[in-house]
Amino acid sequence: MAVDREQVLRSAAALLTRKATATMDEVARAAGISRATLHRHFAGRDALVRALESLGIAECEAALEEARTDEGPAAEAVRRLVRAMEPSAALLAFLYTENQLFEGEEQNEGWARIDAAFTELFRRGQESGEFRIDLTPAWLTEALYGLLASGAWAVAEGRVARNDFTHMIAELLLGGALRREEP
Amino acid sequence: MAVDREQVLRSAAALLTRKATATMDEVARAAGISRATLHRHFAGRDALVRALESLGIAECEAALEEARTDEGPAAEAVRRLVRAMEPSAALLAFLYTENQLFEGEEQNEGWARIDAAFTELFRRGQESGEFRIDLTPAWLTEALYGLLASGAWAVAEGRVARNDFTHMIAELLLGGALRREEP
DNA sequence: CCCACATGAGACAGTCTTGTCTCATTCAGG
DNA sequence: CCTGAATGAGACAAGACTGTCTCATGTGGG
Repeated sequence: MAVDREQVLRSAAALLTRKATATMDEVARAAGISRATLHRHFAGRDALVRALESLGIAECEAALEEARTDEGPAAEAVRRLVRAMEPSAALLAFLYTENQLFEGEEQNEGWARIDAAFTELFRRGQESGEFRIDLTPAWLTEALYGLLASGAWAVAEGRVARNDFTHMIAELLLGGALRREEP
Repeated sequence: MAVDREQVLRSAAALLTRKATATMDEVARAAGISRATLHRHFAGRDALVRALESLGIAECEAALEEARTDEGPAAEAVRRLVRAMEPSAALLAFLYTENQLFEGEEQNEGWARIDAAFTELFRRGQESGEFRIDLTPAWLTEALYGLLASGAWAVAEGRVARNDFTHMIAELLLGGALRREEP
């Protein structure tokens, strides 16, 4: 009887990732509930997107926690981080493009904390000598978001195998396309 | 008097990149013309997007031509390609996300040719031993689109300097974040 | 100078989406 | 079994956007 708010958000995220302009009615159907019930739980489309944003922020923070990005070699930390974020990639892909629409409005402060943590990880890698210094931490953070989104879409459309997701993203971000010289 | 169709498409691309849901009225105002005139030149929103898609395809093909991707080392070809695509990055960023909406509809065949050329470039790099083989050409192609879009947004929001655009994208795609051992 | 043509401004109906409301139904717990 | 709360279905008005139309303007070419 009682609607599972979490499950509604999950299916909404899955749908909106595929079709960002889906109507409230489509979101409701995707969640297997009526539009009226959807409105009872989320005051409107804005509230729904805000709730998805909160969910995304919470998952990112959980991933940061789980990956322990301040421990060990930065490269390994990045790999752990990508692996921890994989389940959230589709949601982040939606939020990443949705954020482009928030023209003037200030964005949720949660993102600032997450961006700071990402940036700090890349900065730490540069300081330790692991990472090159000609690519700014801000750009590496941006690229991580972009690659996660690209990866989520590529998987959704069958262009990349789901099992390769973590490897493709982490290794491209870390090592790039060029072949390494054998040591 | 006569409206410059090209200039209208340019300003539409610039606006839609920032705000993908802009109305026909906003697009018209951004181009400095009335909504009626915009409708006289593009039958509707669909036609406008199609025209933008054609423009994007034409620019990609021009960039491929200019970069001569079948000549010289693959890595250098990728650098030339990114440099040639830089002016189109914002438009591509819009089309990249817009394509996510074309659920069922078949996509323009032009993209297939462009994807094929990109993929062939990465495949050539793998064959020559320049590129690693654990990242598939399809994923590298996807990542190139994603990084171009991320770069365009990062520049638009001031998180990356416009002058660094080409370097940031090409070098991340090729070399990744890890520092190379000195030879 | 004059005319044809492109444009701007605005009106208009049609459609889609939203947000709210009502009412009947169903389900769980007492 | 009974009651209350949550849900589904549907109606409804309001608003936004679209696509089309008309009419006045003014501008460039003949």
